[in-house]
Amino acid sequence: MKSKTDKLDALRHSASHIMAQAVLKLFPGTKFAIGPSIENGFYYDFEFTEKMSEEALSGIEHEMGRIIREEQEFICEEITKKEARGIFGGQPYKLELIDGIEGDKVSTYRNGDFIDLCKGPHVRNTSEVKHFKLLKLAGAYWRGDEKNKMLTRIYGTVFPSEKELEEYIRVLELAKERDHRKLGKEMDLFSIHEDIGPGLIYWHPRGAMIRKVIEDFWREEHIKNGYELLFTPHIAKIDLWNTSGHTGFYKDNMFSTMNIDEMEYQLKPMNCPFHIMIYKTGLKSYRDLPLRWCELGTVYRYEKSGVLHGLMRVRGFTQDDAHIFCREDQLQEEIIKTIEFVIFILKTFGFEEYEVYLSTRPEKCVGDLKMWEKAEEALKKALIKTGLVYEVDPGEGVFYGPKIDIKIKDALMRTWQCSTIQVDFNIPERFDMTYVDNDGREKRTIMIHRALLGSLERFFGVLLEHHGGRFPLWLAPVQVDIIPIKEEQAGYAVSIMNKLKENGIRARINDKDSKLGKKIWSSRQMNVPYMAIAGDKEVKEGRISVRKLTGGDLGAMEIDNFIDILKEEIFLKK
RNA sequence: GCUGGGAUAGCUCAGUCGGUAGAGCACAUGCAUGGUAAGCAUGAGGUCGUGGGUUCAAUUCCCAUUCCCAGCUCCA
Repeated sequence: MKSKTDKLDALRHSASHIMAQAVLKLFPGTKFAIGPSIENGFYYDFEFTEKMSEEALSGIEHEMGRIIREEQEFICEEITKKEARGIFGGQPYKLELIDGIEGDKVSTYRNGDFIDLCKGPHVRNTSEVKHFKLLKLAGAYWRGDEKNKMLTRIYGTVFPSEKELEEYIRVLELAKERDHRKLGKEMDLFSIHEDIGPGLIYWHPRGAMIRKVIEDFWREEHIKNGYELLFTPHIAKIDLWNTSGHTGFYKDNMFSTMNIDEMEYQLKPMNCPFHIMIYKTGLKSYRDLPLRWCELGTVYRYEKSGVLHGLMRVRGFTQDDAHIFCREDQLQEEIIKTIEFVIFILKTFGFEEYEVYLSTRPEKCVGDLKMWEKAEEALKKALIKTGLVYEVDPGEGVFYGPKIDIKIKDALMRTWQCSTIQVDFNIPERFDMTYVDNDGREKRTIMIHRALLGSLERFFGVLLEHHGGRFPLWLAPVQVDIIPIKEEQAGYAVSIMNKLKENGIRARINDKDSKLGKKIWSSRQMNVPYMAIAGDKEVKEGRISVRKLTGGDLGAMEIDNFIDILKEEIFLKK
């Protein structure tokens, strides 16, 4: 397994060299920076002397083809830094890289007339790079730092076989097809009004229905799992945010304050301080803990204009937030329970695969080191106990504590950050949160912040793309479209609809179009899971003809029989 | 925020090398009364993102601005 990915990496890395070689040939004077292999391909960053456009890509591809046909060998050479500086004299980015390398030798790879500073490995010969394609052009900062110069990045991909390349391009097209912004419009689920406020979501009736089903399920399961529900305001005086530390460490992400009665108020970017206020309304005994308080809390965060993206990255969103207040001896168990709860919820929504990350203390943070270590240790232990495979993401924690992030893998194997579990020793300190222990002394409360779905907006977007708009029956906003063939069956259609509604099924009559074929087509366009078709024959027999979006014609059946099928499928949440 | 591209009817898009614009779908009306993936006809719809400039004349050219898209950086 490992060697296979290494081989693919070498192939992609080699392709990036060939691309750089082609670019330098076609555009002399271009400075080249770095060109690694990445998850689905490779890129190379350049500083061009003139403006580049995507039209240039096919020319570069052509030149690459020529290099490949020349069957140039990749040759590794160890040279001294001094020699390297000579070779890359006109290449400032390479010189900077050489300076950053330890020791006084560097390795280079040469093929044909092209040489690059590179630790390899590569394939043996350019002819091995057969099935490649350049994909797009984009800006990228030198060394990924926004203070640095912006370079031009060319993305490409290469696979060992034509079949795999085609498959990858097919997945890219599929992803475009099921883009949640496209489906959201087509299925009339939500909208964003750029002129009225970018990054703010309007849920239409069908989208709102899905959200309602998600929320109902979420609340029910939380209550079952020992949580209690909260509702808190959307604004608070700035003092609260000074205490929590947000004005210091989260300022860039907050909307500006508003002045009310000479006082500064702040729109909330997080829910935690509000939950803490509730905690502090009374003395808590060690017997009260753990307290598990959850809220579908809407928060507003300022996001830079360029990062907004449909439902995935917005400025106003509802977190499925909860805070668990507990004693130190309860911490481990609570984290484990939370992890298990996350997995259960995600599985129910059809997500079976995850990537788990443990993010540790960032540079900008509050609290002392010991507390951070304690918190990181607690998360790590819990992960080990649950047996989940995880990776450490150093420095990626939140300013008040480390976290476990669970990223969902969707149907197209893309990952999405949704769930997060954060241990926090710091904010309880800042708010002086305590409980009275069994020895009568006050002890510091520990807090876990967690969101399972992350934000309802993002989760909905992921869910939409994961299912490609074909929601499982329990989530579908309209579960059954009733299609009368002629106007004479209108009354019968209404009676069927009422019967379904009485049984808690979301049914609608589709009689807008004139032809049966068109009605079926339009129901399919909206991804309605079931159609119940009624014509003369069905009315006479007191039945309906059932058609399934994913299963074709199921034939005629009694309405009660149909209801049983629907109820079973809804119950199973499949 | 940065780099590049873009903004034309409700949606998807075409177009005018400067003389105020068009298609398909959707919508409305009429015809058709249809049996399992798009019936036919007619009609209504746009100060061509916003503000300024050049010009006899700007949707088109120039500048600014807002927003969108692909990335970068950042993130639920």
